[in-house]
Amino acid sequence: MARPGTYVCGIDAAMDLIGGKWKVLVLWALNERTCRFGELRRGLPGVSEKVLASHLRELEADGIVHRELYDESPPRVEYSLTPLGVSLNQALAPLGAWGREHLLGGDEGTHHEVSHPS
Amino acid sequence: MARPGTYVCGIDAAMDLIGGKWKVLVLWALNERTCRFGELRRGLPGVSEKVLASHLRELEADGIVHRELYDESPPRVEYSLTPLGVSLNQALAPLGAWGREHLLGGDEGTHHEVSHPS
DNA sequence: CGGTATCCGGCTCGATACTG
DNA sequence: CAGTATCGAGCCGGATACCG
Repeated sequence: MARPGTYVCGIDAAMDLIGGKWKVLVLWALNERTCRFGELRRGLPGVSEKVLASHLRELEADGIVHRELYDESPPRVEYSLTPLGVSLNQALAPLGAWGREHLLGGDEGTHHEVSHPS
Repeated sequence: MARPGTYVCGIDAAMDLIGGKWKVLVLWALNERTCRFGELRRGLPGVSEKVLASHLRELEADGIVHRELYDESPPRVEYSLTPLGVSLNQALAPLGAWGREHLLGGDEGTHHEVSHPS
């Protein structure tokens, strides 16, 4: 999470927000569409409920994701990116492209597109 | 470190390379100039020798930094970025800009410039 | 100077069980 | 369904001591 005043440059500040083991994957999933808790969980094989919940709470506290509670029965919660989250994803795009090109061999992940509203 | 085959997109692959607590700071320092071990250590307040050494070894194994050993007395080692490391730093630049803008308040870290060969 | 070896503490992460 | 509570394991990172 964000710890104002402890950073020496913007990069490590940003790294702190997305440093959780599953956070970039959450951002990645949410970039495509709004998701409910269970969808997110199923989309992230191996994550536990506790860790996913805590990551979501941190991302929410940092203003990256929006949590919409529908007080129905059965209860329903939907997670989506805030405008800040969208901009973060855009800032992450070059890093993702770099990773695909240099680490994944060039085209294994190309089905994913972050939104570029330029 | 890199673990081929375990990633779902380029971003988490890249995150794995730079996920160490001090790695982006090492990249940041090395982006400006070649450094010796001691310089790096002094430039990263709080890092221990062991952790810095292990980070450097991982970054070297991943092809991000180059280690040049001068077999003199006293022994001397110089670390620098490989071309891949330079390209990684460039891919990190937008994230750094995002962090400065949204997390540091806009201009606290502007004394640092990653190379933008545009 | 530039490391490596060893030990250890804390925090992150995960499994399970339980609640509204 | 969408969490919270509790417990425990493992890994990351730090201090110290030692070596070429």
